[in-house]
Amino acid sequence: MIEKLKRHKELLGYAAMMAVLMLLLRWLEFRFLILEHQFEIYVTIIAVFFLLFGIWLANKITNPKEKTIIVEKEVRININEPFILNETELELRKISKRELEVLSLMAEGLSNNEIAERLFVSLNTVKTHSAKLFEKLEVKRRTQAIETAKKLGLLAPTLG
Amino acid sequence: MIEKLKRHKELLGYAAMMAVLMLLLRWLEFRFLILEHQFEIYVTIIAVFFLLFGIWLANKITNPKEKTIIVEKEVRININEPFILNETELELRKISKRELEVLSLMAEGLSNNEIAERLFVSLNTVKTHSAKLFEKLEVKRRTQAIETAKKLGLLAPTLG
DNA sequence: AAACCGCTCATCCTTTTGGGTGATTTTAAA
DNA sequence: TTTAAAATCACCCAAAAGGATGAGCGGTTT
Repeated sequence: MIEKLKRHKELLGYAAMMAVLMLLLRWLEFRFLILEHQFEIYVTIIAVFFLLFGIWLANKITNPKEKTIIVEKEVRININEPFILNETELELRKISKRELEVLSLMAEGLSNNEIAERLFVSLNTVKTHSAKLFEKLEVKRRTQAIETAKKLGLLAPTLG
Repeated sequence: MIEKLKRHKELLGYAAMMAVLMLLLRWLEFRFLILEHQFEIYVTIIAVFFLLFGIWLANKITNPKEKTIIVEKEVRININEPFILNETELELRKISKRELEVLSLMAEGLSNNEIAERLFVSLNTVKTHSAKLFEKLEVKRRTQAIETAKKLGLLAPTLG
């Protein structure tokens, strides 16, 4: 709202400026046709005017750049409540279903080989998935991945 | 980097444009001094040029407008009773303090080497401890050890 | 003193895990 | 339809983890 008014104000300002300019030019044309530096002045005015107009136009056109600020909000949760998967975090880190599947089997303590057998894929595939997971979770080892994942709410906590 | 190149490209473009304009104007001045619409053309060219220049200038000058998006990130907090170590299980499995120490560092995702540094012992020592732990917990891998330990109440559960 | 235990460390060897890269295929979205 | 992302697999190499075994040291218990 205020933004719009400001822009309108600017616009009106420029319009008024233009009107004044026109009058000024007419006046120059008919009154002092043979003024010594008339041409230079005229050109300068035009230049300055369009320069300002260009600046204004650019400001109008430019799309504002977005900056995201993540604010952590504490939420108290009872242990006994069922685990709720944090899908926001999943999307944020672009973790696929398959990767999450591997992650969860990892957390159960399975080796890559066992995971491969469980999912009917090759060992190499499991490795690829785990490598991507480590990148996305910003960790170096599977144990860290499990820790981090639980903290982020991607895996259910292990309760005795 | 790409941004900078783009800007440079633009800059060079404008420079070239200006040079062409100068030549054009000279040409107009000396060759067709009495051309019918010379003045209007000249002014138009000046106007267009400064309009573009203004746009370019504005883009250069304007500090990027930041639009802040606040994303609330839920952080799970456990208000339940603090973790109670299951000492019975500890005694039953004859797990020593040192072993438990290693186990807990393991659960934090540390490598054997990092654990060794943390405890001021050699890598081999850590390996020995972990090997004994695996025996006592009846597991094969550290990930399983962590899982089992949490289930037995030897380690605090990881809560988001 | 002998036996035992926890802690320490070593060596040798194998398996597992992880990093990097590249390729193909399937699937989903624009 | 073109593009983009996911999922699949391979190969190579390096680092970490694990298994097996032996051994020394400082305590406590008997």
